[in-house]
Amino acid sequence: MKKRKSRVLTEEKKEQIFQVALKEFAEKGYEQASTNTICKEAGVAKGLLFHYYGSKGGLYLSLLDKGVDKFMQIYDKMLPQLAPDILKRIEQILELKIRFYSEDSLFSSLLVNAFIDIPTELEGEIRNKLNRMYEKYLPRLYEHLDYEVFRDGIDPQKAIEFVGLITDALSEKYIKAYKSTGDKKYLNLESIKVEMEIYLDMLRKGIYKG
Amino acid sequence: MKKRKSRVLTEEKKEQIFQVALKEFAEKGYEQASTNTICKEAGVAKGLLFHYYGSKGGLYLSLLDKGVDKFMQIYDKMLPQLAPDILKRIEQILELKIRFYSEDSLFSSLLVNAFIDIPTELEGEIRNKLNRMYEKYLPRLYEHLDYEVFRDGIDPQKAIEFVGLITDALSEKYIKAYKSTGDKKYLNLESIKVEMEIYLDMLRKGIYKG
Amino acid sequence: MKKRKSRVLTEEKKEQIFQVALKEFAEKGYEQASTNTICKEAGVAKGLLFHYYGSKGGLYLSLLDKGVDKFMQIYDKMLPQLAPDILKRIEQILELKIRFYSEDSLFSSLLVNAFIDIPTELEGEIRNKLNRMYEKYLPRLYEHLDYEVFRDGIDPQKAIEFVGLITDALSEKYIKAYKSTGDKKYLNLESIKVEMEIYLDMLRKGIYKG
Amino acid sequence: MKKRKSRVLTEEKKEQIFQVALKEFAEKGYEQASTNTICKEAGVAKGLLFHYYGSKGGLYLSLLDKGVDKFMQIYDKMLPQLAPDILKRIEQILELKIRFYSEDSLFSSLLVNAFIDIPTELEGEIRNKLNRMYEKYLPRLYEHLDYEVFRDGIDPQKAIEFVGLITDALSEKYIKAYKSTGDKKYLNLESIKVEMEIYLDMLRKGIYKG
DNA sequence: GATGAATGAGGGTTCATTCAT
DNA sequence: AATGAATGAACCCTCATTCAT
Repeated sequence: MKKRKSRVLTEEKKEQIFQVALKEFAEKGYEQASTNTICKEAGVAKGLLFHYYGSKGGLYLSLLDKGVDKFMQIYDKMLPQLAPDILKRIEQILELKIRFYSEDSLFSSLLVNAFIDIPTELEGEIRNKLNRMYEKYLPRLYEHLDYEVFRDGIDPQKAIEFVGLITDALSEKYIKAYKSTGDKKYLNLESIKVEMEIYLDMLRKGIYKG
Repeated sequence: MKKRKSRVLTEEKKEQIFQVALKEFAEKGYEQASTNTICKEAGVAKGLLFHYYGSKGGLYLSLLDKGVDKFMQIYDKMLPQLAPDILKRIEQILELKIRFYSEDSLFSSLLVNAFIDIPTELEGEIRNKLNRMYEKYLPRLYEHLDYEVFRDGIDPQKAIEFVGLITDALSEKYIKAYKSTGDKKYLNLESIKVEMEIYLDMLRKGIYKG
Repeated sequence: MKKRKSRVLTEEKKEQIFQVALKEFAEKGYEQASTNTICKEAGVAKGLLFHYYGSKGGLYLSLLDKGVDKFMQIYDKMLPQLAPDILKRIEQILELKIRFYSEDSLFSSLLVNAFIDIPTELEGEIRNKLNRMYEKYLPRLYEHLDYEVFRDGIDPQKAIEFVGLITDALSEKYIKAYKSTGDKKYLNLESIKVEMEIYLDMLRKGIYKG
Repeated sequence: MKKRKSRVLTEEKKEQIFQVALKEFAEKGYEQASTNTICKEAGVAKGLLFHYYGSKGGLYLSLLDKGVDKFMQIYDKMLPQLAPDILKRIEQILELKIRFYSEDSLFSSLLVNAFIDIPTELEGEIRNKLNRMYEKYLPRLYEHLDYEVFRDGIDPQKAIEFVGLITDALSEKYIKAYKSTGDKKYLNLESIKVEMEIYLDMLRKGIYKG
């Protein structure tokens, strides 16, 4: 009886640390985040964090794992719905990224930061984790496409890389705009898609005369 | 004679701090950089850094100023040569960015990081500096373009934004690739331009049939 | 048993910091006191002071609180014994001040200095603390006085202010004399009261009836 | 010609340091004052301060000397006008102190602080200086008094000490009030004298004949 | 499992002073 | 006379981590 109740409380505390840490790391980045602050805000003793997660780095990696899982879940759900048309699909992928950010902005920030501002001591492990994710994720995003639609002289592989590049750029543009202004309108899927549609239209038909 | 020599030594120390700091800030970012380390590596007493630059932030802003200058120099040299053709011009801009990075990678990193990882305390001043630069730089990069070339139904403004987006994305892609592998081939202008040419060609004519 | 012993040791360290800090602040004043010195003399790591008291200011305020308490205790003990005669009472108040200084000279110095040399950053909080003390303390020191004794034409309120002024001056005079010579004879209550008696006698004939 | 001009400039710079230092020391006290700040505000190189005054302490002692002189001047002017009546004279002395403070508030603050917050390293020299001043100043303030006015049973010496004490207390009270509120009304001689007159009236009937 | 006391290196910054010029 | 470069100790404070309980 006692044990059961204690277990639950125990799990709660671990989870509490986890949630607070997620916020802290996502907002401040790895180095700037403070285990001190995390413990204080989680209402938990300093020792407990290290008891559960071993070290600051361990805690960070745990968060990263969870973040990758979350992303994968969204991704897996979307995978079967992917359209064969490349330009249609690119919209879907953009939507995937924006949705991840708007639904789980903390985890999304965490993953983005993990790429940009890699803590030197954890560099190896982090790159490993993220690369494994991308190896699984990237190729499938661009498979089963309908190559028939491309004009003659277009290398489909290159075309795919190109649209991938554009998606990355656009999602990053909006996320940066949101981060630097704090204005949530930049996360509004509809307006983003409108802009994307304009761009894709140019790409579809070309921008030059004749 | 003696006086001259001493002056030189003096200037050397200030410059020494500057150079070491540039490396430190470019590699670690603002917060993670250590004035301690800088002084130690510059072979200089702790006080001297603050004698010259007032504070960590002051030193950082000095570096930023210099970086902006360097960028402007490259930019000013390229300005008169800009082609009226949008797609030609986009190549030139890409070249500008890559050249800046390969010639002055430390300053380039510094400027890029200054946007991404803005130290809260300096946010105002930094944004000011960089915005002033971009206000002067951005509009002129895209002026005097030949609008006649665009197909009917294409909004030239949007087209310009689009190619701007693509340039940013491509330059960032190569810089990231260089940073994470350390392989200088990613800074090779020719190979970059080859890829760019492929992309721009798709954009020029469109990727879809008829 | 072990647990008990450790707890005690723990409490001892906190108390040790407290005592050493009291001495340091009382002797040197807030700004001049050094947390470094305190830790060294208390035989304690630098971090521990901040673990317990948060900051130099926090430590100082803790000391102030304790000082106010100590003063209040002495004051509360004396309150019921206060004589209705104003000149008798003034002697008692003088005694109160001198006794506080001789029994707890460090705390007494601390409180006096807290008024004279207020550290700007803590000004608000300190004034608050001390004012709350004085609001409770001052009015009651001068209540329930026998106004019948005053001569015609004497404003009792002014008379009270006057004797208050004299008490302050006299207690300060002796404390200064002690501080600058280090001779404890200046804290001898009897000799102080003798001088006070002479002064009050002069005053008595001035403010009392016939 | 050149020499003359240079001399003047030279003296100007020394004086400039002096004036700025006076303000700095009077406002912040010895320890808290910064030679750095003084030089910066005086528009003078760091070396020059030390060239002229040897050390921070030397500069401080120079200021103190000048302050003592200033006080002496006021005092010497007033000396011949001192009234033989003790209570009349006490008003004059109070006026002396207040006038010094209102005319030369910086020097006045300097002298007051020099007593209260003596920098340990200079303790001996300062005490020496100030004591020499007081030895010359105090006895003459209370000489040639008319002892005939005192009631029988009043020790004139004690009476004089008493009124001296009261003067000190009252002037200190107003200066403190001014310092903590910044309200110049506390330096208004007339209102101070009004309060003093009330007090002295009480005292007069106590110590004077019939 | 959970606590929080304890550590000490390192953070950025200010300081009075010296000295070559 | 006048400069300001240069020093390095000291300042308050934060940090991730350990460990006895």
